[in-house]
Amino acid sequence: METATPTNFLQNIIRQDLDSGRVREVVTRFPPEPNGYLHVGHAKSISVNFGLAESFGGRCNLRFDDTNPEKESQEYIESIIADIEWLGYRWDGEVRYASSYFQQLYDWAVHLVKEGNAYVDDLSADEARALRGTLTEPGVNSPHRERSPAENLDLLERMKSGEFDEGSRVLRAKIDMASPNMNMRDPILYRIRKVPHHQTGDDWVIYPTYDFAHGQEDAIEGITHSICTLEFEDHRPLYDWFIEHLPVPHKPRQYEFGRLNPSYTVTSKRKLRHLVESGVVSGWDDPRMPTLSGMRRRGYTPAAIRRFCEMIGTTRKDGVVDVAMLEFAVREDLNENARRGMCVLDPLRVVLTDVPEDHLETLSAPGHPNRDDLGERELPFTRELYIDADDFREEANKKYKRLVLGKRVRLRNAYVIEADEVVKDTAGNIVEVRAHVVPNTLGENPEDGVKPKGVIQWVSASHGRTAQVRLYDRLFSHEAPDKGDNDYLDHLNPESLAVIDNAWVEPALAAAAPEASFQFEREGYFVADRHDHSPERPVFNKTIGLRDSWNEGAA
RNA sequence: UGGGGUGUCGCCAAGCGGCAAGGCACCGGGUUUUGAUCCCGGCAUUCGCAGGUUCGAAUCCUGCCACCCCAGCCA
Repeated sequence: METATPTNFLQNIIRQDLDSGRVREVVTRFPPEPNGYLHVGHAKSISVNFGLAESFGGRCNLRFDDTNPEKESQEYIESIIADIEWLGYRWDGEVRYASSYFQQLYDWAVHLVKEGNAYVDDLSADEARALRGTLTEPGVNSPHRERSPAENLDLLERMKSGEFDEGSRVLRAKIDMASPNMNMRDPILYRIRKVPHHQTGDDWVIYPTYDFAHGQEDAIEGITHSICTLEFEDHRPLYDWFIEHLPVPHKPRQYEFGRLNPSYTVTSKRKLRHLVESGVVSGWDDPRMPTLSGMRRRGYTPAAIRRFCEMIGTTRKDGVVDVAMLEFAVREDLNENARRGMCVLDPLRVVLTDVPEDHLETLSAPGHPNRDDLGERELPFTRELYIDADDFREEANKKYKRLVLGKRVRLRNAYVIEADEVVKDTAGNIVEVRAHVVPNTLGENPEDGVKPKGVIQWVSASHGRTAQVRLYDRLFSHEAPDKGDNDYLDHLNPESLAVIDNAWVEPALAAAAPEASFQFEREGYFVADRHDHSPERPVFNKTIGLRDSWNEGAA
């Protein structure tokens, strides 16, 4: 029997709306402001909005909420579009812009003015703040609150025509300065900003605020369920007030869900920007960043991110989600779909003394242990090989299942070998292991019955390729780097990046396409860097390690 | 000290008056040419706390407590 997929509160609401006939179809929207790069938190919102539309056979729009030209740019628009496409979602129709509704929004502002529901205020920002009251004290009416509709209309038109300076006047809704909800204390609808807009150029010098724009944008587009995060909950009465007082073509409703806060990271735009600008990371797409472009470069897959968003559910509760869940989703997808390969991160030379100098044997290994469709790869087997320095010890207890002097180990996809001798430099460091091949052990156990205890990866010293491997770890060493009194910069993990320039990989890996993911057996999942990798100079980023139940301390 | 929210296992999360799903993490055991995967088993007598209603409550009522959001001409 199938495990019943639990429904979340939004699905329940939509189901009811559909059943009751309140709406005929579901129309949602993902409305980013183009003022930064998308991060894992946006992935949740994208998943919720696109996912809901998809599961109910509806539509989801992509709309840039570009009402504040000062912070926005075309660069962000492009990165956001690329990220959403990468995640695999497809929006309905063309990309939309709040800015293309500016005239309609202005007409509606005029409507409010004519109805006596909005007025032009001459107060400065400081003066307005002083009269707004506090959380516990009511505000005081502006002295300009009772201007006539005619006077307000005249003033509004002059604001629009550019007659007034920035900050000298605003248009406000006439609601209630004593409301316990701060958003209802005569909120600002328009402010003067004499800066060019990335979409409308110099057409406008007044711009609508989020509150005056968002609900009406939803109304214009026929959005049925306008889904946002919890901090907008207090704005809903205002959202509804505009819909009530304006001749809008449609009445959308707003619903809120709890933001996603993964552990061991920060998602505030300001903090992410600081990490980039201060050089803590290499850019917005640094593999340690929680941005979609960062996760992409890290090797996280769209499927894994989508799966993660489904796993954590959608509720009205704010909480911290253990990144281990994201990492699980990544491993789950990669384990299933990534080809296998062998990579030696810390090379230790092994000379097989019974193999001739010019011996070259081409072994074959499966691309994936249980997926024939992923093909095979060729492994050159030669007299000199590299194994990982961690996989050899002169002596060890029985828990150590790798190569030990005088003992045997299986070379993955190849023969069993037995270590005979250790070569050290003058400082006493092990520089080479001399061993011999146990006969007839390709795909077979040793005929003498002495089975190797473990299996290790290896690469031909003469036919393998060197590669740069970047080992990434969590950027922060604290579960909640910016919670409470924490200064997130105090919790940066100093070991979040280690670069290995002389790793050895099997030849097939050098030919990998950029962004191809692999499991380097016994090491973890790695991705060919989308920018720096080339067959001539292989570069791999560590996506995530394998789950590891080996307790090193015990050995 | 105003208003709006949220409190179910370490984390996420079902549950909507009939006697606590599931996932992550963790801990055992089995299989294994990856100490991976896979498989099997364990993991809340209890649902923020205290009362009350009821044959019966995590689910209803009352009162507390904790945490989050709101005083941008940001979104």
